[in-house]
Parts: sequence; C-alpha cells; structure tokens
Amino acid sequence: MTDRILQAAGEVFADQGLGATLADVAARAGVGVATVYRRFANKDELILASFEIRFRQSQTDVLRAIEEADPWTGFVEFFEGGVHLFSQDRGFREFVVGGYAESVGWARASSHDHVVTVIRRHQQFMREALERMLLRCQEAGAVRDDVHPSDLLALTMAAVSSIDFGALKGNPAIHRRVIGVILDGLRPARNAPTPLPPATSG
Amino acid sequence: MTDRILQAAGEVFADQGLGATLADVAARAGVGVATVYRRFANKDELILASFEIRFRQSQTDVLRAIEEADPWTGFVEFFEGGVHLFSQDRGFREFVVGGYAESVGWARASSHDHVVTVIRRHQQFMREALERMLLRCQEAGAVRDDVHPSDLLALTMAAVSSIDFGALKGNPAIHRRVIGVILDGLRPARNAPTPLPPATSG
DNA sequence: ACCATAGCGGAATAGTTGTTCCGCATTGCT
DNA sequence: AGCAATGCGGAACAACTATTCCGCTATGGT
Repeated sequence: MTDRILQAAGEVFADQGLGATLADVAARAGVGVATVYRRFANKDELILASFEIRFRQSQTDVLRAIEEADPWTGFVEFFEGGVHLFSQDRGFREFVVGGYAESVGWARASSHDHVVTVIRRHQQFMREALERMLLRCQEAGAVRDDVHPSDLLALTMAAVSSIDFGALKGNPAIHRRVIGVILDGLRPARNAPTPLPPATSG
Repeated sequence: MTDRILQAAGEVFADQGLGATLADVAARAGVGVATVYRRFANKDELILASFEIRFRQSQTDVLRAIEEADPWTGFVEFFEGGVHLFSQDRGFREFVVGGYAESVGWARASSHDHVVTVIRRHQQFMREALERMLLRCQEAGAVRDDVHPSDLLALTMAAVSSIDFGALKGNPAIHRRVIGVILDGLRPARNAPTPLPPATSG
C-alpha cells in the first residue's frame, strides 16, 4: 500500500506541482488521508520519498556522463537527458528550481532534520559529480576554463526553469533549444554554432 | 495614501515574494488592511499595480537596447541591465518565471479581466520589442540566425531564475555569469569565450 | 460647539489545507 | 462462531490568509 501511495504521490506531484493537496494524493491512491499519514510523517516526507526515484535517476545520469568515452558527449547527454527528466515532473522542478530544498518551506515538521539530511546528501553527491564531469571536460579542452562547478548548478536550474515556459507557451521542446544555446556558450571556441533542435519536437 | 500603499507593497513583495500577506503590506504602509482594499480591488490588482513601475522599466530597457548604436552592445546591456532589474525584486521574478501571469493563480477575482488585459498588453509589447532587438542583431551578424524571438523570452526567464539560485547560495552575482554563458551561446561564431564576470561582484 | 459624514483600523468571516482523532470494518486467532 | 486487535476512511481540528463588516474617529461645514 505504501507503494500505491508513493505511486499516486509521484503522479499527482508530477502534474500538479508541490501545491497538490494530500487529499488529491490520497484519492488518487484510493485511500483515506489518514492512511497516507500512517505511512509518512507529513507532506514533506511524502514529497521527499516520492522524489527519491528522481534523485537516483539524476545520480545515474551524471555518472553515465562521466563514464562516457568522450567527455563532451557525456556532458551533452547529461544536460539533455538529465534536464529531460525534469520536463516530466513539475513537482520535481518546483522542488529544485524553487529552492524548496533549502528554503523556509521545508522548516515545517519535526522530520525537518531527516528531510534536510537526505537533501544535503543528494546535493553533495551531485555537486561532486558535476565537478568531476566539468573538470574532465575542461581537461579535454571541451569546455571553457572559466566555468566553475557552481555555475553548472545554476545553468542546470536555468535550463530546467525554461521547461515551464515551454509548457506555458504550448511549445514543450523549447527548453531543448535553451540547452543548445547554453551548451554552445560553454564551449571554449567554435567556428559556427551547433544547430539548435527544432522548436516543436520532443 | 495610495502611493504609500504601493510603496509598501513594492518593498514587501520585492523581498518576501508574492506570498507576502496583505497584512504585511498594510502594516508596512502603516494602515489597516481595509484601507488597502479600499484602494485596490484585491491582492492581484495590488500586485499588478505595484509592478507597473517594473513593466515600464523593462520596456525602457528594451527600447534603449534597440536604440543603442551597436546592436550587440544594446543586446548585452539589455540582458545585463534588464535581468539585473529582476535581481532586486523577488516578487517580480516569481511573477514572470512562475508564470503567474498566465496561470490559474490569476483566475481569482472579478478583476481577472483587467489584470489579464494589462499583462497581455505588456507581454505583447515585450515580445515585439525583443523580436526587433533580435532581428537587428541577426542582420548585423552579431547573433546566430537560428535563434527565434520566443527563445529569447525563454532564455531571459532562464537567466532570471538563476538569480534565486545565487541568492540561495550566498553568491548574488552568479546570475551574471549565467548571462555571460548564454550571451556567448548566442554568438554566431567566436574564437575565444568572452570572459565571465567574477563570481563575487554585484 | 454641534453634527454629519467620509474614511479608517482591526475584528470577524469564509475558504483552503495540513494534521489528528474516532468509530467501524476486516482479519486472524481460538 | 466469537473475540480482539489492527488498520482504515472520513470527519473534525487548527492554522493561515484573502476579503468583508462594523463601530469609531477625525474633519469640515454651520
């Protein structure tokens, strides 16, 4: 039953965002709210648990990028694939872009500490992995030297945030074009721009 | 008194975001909530009115960019200056990035129509101006040809959203570096990257 | 000075949502 | 079957905030 709730939470948060009601989640899971609370201390814990699969996926994505033979190819695949992950989950976007992870919104329940710990651990992992990915690219001359790992986080968030713009404008693939521009901006030098993906696909 | 309320609203929304309470605004203005409601039909109208100055500023920024002798310089100044505007107003950021302008959040009161009209007018203006700015750059060979005006909006929002990341991380200038990368990505060709601004200034 | 009135502040209202509580059903044991 | 206990659903509770209402005050005219 825990699984059914997690599944429902994942779906509801993915398409309504974090503002979705626990009543919605419960209804979707076909259970009462109390049952949700019996399995998860509070909404934050539920959100966190429902995102654990996303955390894992993100981590897998970076690792794959690092293991890719060509550093730059790995980098590009991370950006495109990793960011694509976000395009399917509005809740996860709000979670990351909105800074929920470190803002007041998460200072609610007694489980605060646990939530913060899990998030910090994930952030730490991502930070280190991104740094390695970046360094590898820079050593190979694939990425300009003046980019810092924290820039990468910010650029990722920037790219992610453009997903909502596309969704809003009925142009769901526009974030791929934004990613294209950003990737080109990260190159040390180039004679011609890498063509952007068409505005409508994906 | 209307002015005092607007002033207070501007300040409160700027540093607490759109979630700020009308009680906060009233207190800041040194008046009761009822007085706020006597001057503005509801919260949306107040928000809108308090942002009108930002709308005007944004419009001025684009126009200046278009009138700048060198198209690319104008473009850069727009991005840096225009986006800088956002860095000082969390509410305005949420308004633009969060898609408040066209999302359900604004389907509240009876003033809905008025609010939507004003926003649409501003968006229309910005869209056209950005398009002109972009075209001018492309004709001068300063910006790659495959960029579309709607990409510009998305890129602007992406850059804006990175402001919050910087604020969160205690690195308030990181959005300037994000802008730097994006601008470089918009160039048709270049031999070396344009150096990014240092991570700590501004 | 008195009165009428416009305009104010803050309490009361209404709606939303996270969280808890309670009576009931179901299940498993004897 | 009878009983106990586990676990459920939904109603009740609490907190928050947009919005409205009401009694009072201050002002301006006579």
